[in-house]
Amino acid sequence: MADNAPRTARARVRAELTNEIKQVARRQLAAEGSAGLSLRAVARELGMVSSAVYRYFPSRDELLTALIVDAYTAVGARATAAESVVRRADFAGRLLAVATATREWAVANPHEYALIFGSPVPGYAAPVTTIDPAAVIPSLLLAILAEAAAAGRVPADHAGRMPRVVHADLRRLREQAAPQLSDRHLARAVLAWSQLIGLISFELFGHLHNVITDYQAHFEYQLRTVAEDLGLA
Amino acid sequence: MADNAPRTARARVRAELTNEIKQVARRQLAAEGSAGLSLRAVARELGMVSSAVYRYFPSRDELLTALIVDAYTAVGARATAAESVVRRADFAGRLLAVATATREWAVANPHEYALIFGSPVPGYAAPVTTIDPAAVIPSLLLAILAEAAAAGRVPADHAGRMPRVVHADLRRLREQAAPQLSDRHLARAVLAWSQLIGLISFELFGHLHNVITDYQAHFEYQLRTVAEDLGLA
DNA sequence: TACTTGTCAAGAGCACCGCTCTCGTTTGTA
DNA sequence: TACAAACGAGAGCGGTGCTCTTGACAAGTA
Repeated sequence: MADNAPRTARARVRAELTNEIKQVARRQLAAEGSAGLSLRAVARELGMVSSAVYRYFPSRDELLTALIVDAYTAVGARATAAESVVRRADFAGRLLAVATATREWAVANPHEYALIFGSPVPGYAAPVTTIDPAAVIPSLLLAILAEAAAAGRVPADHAGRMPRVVHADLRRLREQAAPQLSDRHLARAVLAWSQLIGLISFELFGHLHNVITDYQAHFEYQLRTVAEDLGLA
Repeated sequence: MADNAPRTARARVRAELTNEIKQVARRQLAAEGSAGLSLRAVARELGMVSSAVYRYFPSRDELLTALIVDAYTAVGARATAAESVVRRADFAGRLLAVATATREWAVANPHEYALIFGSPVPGYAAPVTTIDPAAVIPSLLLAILAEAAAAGRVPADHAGRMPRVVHADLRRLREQAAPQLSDRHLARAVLAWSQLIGLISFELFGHLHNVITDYQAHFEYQLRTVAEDLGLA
C-alpha cells in the first residue's frame, strides 16, 4: 500500500486516476448501495468511456473488492484510534470504545458496512487481500481480553464440556492470534465479536424497527452486559 | 393466504401460475442468489415471455418480497416445530432447539437466509406483510424466557442503571409482546436474538473462515453459553 | 344470443448494464 | 531513435428491468 512515489509521470497519473475511480465508486456506493454501483456510471462521472475503466479495474468485482478492503481498513482504524485513548486498565471501557466506534462508523457508512458484514456480494470467495484488514477489530478484542485475563478477570461460563473439534479449532486460533488466552476466553471472544456485529446489523438492517427507537442508548446498554459476560466489568 | 378456493377457472389458473413463478424464482434464488434472480430467466424457464410475468408480479421487487415472506414463514415453521417437541421444563433445550433449527434451515437455504438476515436489497423497504412472519422466532424466544422466568430462572446482568429511553422502548415491547417479562429479561432476549443471528451470519458470510471448521459443534457449544447467560441452564 | 368488458400472452422497444475487441495514439525505455 | 507497452475511444454482444401496443379469448350483461 505504501509504495514509494511512482517514478514516471504515467505511473503517477495512473495511481491518481485509480484513486479517483475508487472515490467516485465509493460515493455511488454510499448513495445507491452495492447493487447500484455501475462501472459505466463511474466512467461517465469521470468523463471517460466505460471501457477505459477496465484499464484500471479488470472487473466490477475487483473494484468492489478494493472498496471492501478500504472499508475494513477504515473501520479498523476508527476502532483502533478510539480504543487507544482509553485508560489501559479500563477493560470494559476499551471494549465499549471499540464497539461504539464500530457502530458509529457503520451508521455513518451503512452501505460500506453492508458490503463487509452483510451478505457477500461477488459470488462467495473473499480474496486474500481482505483478511488482514478484516482481522484488525478481532485482534483488538483479543488484546483487551488478554490483558484483562492477565489482570485476573475471567468470563463466566457454562459447565458443559467442550467438544474436541471446538477445542482443536480454538487451539489453532490461540496459536496464531492470542497465545495467552484459554479456550473459554477465545470462545467468549468469538461470541462477543459476533454479538457486536449482530447488534449493529440488527439496527442497520431494520430488525429492531418498531422495537428500539434510541439505538445508541440501547447499544451501549447492551454492550455493558456483554462486557459483564466477558468478565471485564 | 388461506383464501377460499378461487371460484372461476380464470382465477384458479392464475393462482397456479403465480405459484409456479414463485417456485421457479425460488429455485433460481437458491442457485444464484438474489442478484441472480432475473424475471426474464424465470419467464424463459416457464416458456412464457418476460412481459407476461408482469401480469402476476408488478415488479422484480414484488416477487422478491413474496419470496422473503415465504422464507420467514418457512424458517419460523421449522423453529416452531423443533421447539414444540422438547420437554416444556427444559428451557435451555428449547432455546437450543429453536437455534439449531434456525441454523440448519439457514445452512440449507443460504441465499434465502441472506435475503432476510443479510443486507437489505437496495432501495427496498420491508412491506408490512413481512412483519408477522418475521416475529415468529422472536416470539418463541420470549415465550421460553417467560416460562423460565415463571420458574424462577433469571439472567445475570450488569449493575449499571438502564437509561430511561431504553426502559421506554422495552416497556413498549413488553406491552405488545411479553407482559410477564422484566426489562432485564427483555433486553437479554434482544441480545440473544441478535446473538443467534450474528453467529449464523458469521458462519454463512465467511467471517469464521479459517477460524472454525466444525461449525455445528461450535454453534451448539456457544449456544449453551448463551443459554447460561439467559439464566436457562 | 349478441355485445361489452376485462384479462391475457406476445412482441417490439427503451435505457441501462458488464464486458470484449479493435484501432489509433501516447509514453517510457532499451 | 526505434519499439513495445500502456492508454482512451468507439463499436458491439448479450443480458437486464420495465413499458406500451396489439390481437385473441373468456366472463359477465343486455
